[in-house]
Amino acid sequence: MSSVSNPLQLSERALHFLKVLVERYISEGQPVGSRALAREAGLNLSPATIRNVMADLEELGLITAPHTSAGRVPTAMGYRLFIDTLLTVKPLQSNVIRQLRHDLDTQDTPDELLETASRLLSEVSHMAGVVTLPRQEAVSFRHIEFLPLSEQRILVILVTNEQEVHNKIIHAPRQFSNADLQAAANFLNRTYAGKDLELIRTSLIQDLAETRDRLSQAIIDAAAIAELALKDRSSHRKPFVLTGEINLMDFSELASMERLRSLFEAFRQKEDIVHLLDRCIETTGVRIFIGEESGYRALDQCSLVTASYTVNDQVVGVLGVIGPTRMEYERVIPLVDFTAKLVGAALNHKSLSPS
Amino acid sequence: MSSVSNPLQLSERALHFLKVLVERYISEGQPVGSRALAREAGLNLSPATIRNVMADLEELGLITAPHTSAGRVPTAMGYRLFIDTLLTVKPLQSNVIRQLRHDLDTQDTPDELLETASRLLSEVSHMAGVVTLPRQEAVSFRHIEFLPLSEQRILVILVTNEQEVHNKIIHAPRQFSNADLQAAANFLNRTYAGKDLELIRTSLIQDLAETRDRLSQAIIDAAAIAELALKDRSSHRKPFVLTGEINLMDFSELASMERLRSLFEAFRQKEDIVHLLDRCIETTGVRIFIGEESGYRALDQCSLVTASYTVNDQVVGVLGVIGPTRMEYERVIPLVDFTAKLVGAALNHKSLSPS
DNA sequence: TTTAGCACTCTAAGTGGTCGAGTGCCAAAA
DNA sequence: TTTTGGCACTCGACCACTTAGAGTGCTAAA
Repeated sequence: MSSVSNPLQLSERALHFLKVLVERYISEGQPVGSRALAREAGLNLSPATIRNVMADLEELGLITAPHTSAGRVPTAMGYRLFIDTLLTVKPLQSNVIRQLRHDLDTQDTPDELLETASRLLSEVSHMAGVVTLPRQEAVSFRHIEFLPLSEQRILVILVTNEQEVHNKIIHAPRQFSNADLQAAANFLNRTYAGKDLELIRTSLIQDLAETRDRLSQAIIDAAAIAELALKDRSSHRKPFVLTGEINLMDFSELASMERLRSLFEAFRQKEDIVHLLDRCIETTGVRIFIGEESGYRALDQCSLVTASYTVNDQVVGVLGVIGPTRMEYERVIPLVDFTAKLVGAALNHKSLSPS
Repeated sequence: MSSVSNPLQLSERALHFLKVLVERYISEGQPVGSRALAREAGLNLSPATIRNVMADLEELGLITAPHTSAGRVPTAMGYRLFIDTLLTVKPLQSNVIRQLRHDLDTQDTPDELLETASRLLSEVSHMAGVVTLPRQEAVSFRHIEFLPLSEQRILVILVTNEQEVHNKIIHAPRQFSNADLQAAANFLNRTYAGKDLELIRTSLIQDLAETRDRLSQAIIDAAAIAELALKDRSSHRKPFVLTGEINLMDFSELASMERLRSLFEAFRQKEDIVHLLDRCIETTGVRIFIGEESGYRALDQCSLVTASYTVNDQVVGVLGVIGPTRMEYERVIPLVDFTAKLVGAALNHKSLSPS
């Protein structure tokens, strides 16, 4: 994928140094100099030798020096190579595993589950956790209810996928009586229970067009109202759950107000984040955007570690952690990976034994 | 209320200086020195004279000097006196009035209304807007619906106050058939429509206790389920809507990470903010907490300007603006005041003509 | 290929000096 | 009695300068 991820041009030794340098930088947060690296790297080499190697690494764009006489810092490319080929992940601590299992297994509704997942991601990582709500191509109709409000306004309560409740207010073209509405709801509930919502919409339109005069007024009414009720659902749907943004204020690399402001602004607008998360949904497994790789200015100094989660082996959503580029990938990656598996499992469990 | 709000010990002139000083400090953000004040104050007095007066004001704790040779800055007490007795409010700009009117009049549901109000407050003030949801002693029952989920879990959909939809999942003590649930819902809807929710609860319990054996099984079931469904509502209710927190990052007086962190943490925890807002609900009209007056550390450098809003002349909620102590009170106060009136009117409108 | 040495660069931190804004106080003026 | 001018003083902001230390690249020798 990335152009340097094949280590052909680099000696084993150079890669080893890169690995040690990145690890050291991640843990200390200070540019790493040749002396420190010589000490750390184990091999008995003098700083001078290290300097030569570091010059090579710099030439390839894997590391960079903030200024002439500071040590080196990994670039996004450096992190990329590190993550793709050098990283040794650390297994999750057993108490973390236990907490994740426990907290994710005791949630009643999918919404609560995802909320909890986000919270856990941010608490364990001390960064920000993000979870997209599962997208669902097929939304099944379960139940509908119409309650008249003032004049021609009608409160619609729609239950989909067994247990998801949506409600909205529609403006009907004419006044309907209580009985009309009741009849319409009954008709819809009887006729369409369990069917796919999109199918219902299209067949409603069709039925209405084709057989208008052969149908009873009640059914025509039902169809008309339902059409209004079912159109542009989900436009109000929260696109993702984000938790622990405040944790990001603790990282010195994000400590400038300007930077932080634009980051939080991006969180609020949601749009860019959604786009980014959408790009992850195609990938199975863990996917990472490092710094500028995301393409969004606000995330320049941030990395995003995501994993998609599945229901019935179908990818339906993405979750992950947002933090500074300098994060402990070796801990965050397994955390995100494992959480995604648990969330998938929990959702599966619910959708497989609904009755 | 505050111990110095009677200006007895202070000459007219000293008060005038205080006023000019506060105004100047609010607009410039810099400590105000004697020369600047002499120029600004109109009266033809030399800086030396001003210095004497300022020394008095400082002695009373109304202003303070950040360091030996800076100008003076108002203290919380100084702001208090300024606001209570010296402030000349500026009327809202007509385009702002128009925008508030328009945006608040075109909201369908109370939730949207309050969301919009919060957004408007923050946008107009360039600070943070906050709105508490209306508390309602009397919640009227409108409609209930039970949908069976897996095993003994039941999805309850409850409509109150004409159009507010709540849903939750309850765990029933035993399995109920679809017909059981339908019957229970029908019974409740028929019997209790329009009644007060708390009354329903108590009468349910009573009925159940007193006349258990004379009632049909269906009704007992209905009561049992309803009891589960109605208990601890509102525990999940969002306590307030907060918008535009990010605006607060632009103020230099809040620019330290530590400060900002604790402020945002308070916003997230909500608890302290709720307490503070609760204290405002008793007051009719505008109420202001300046800096440390709130008693919460996180709000030390902040002021909160609130007004309660009413439905049927009953105070039901509070809204306001949170910003740095150094804010343009003369603009914020009328903004908050007017918004509260509009929100009250809009809610009134809805609750008076619901049918 | 590795290393020691060296000249060089850059930052961080500290020093000292100047400037300007502002103060408090006092004695003279009003 | 109030107001004012004058004066010595304080403090922060700014600038120039220095120093110490870390780290570099390059070269020549091992």
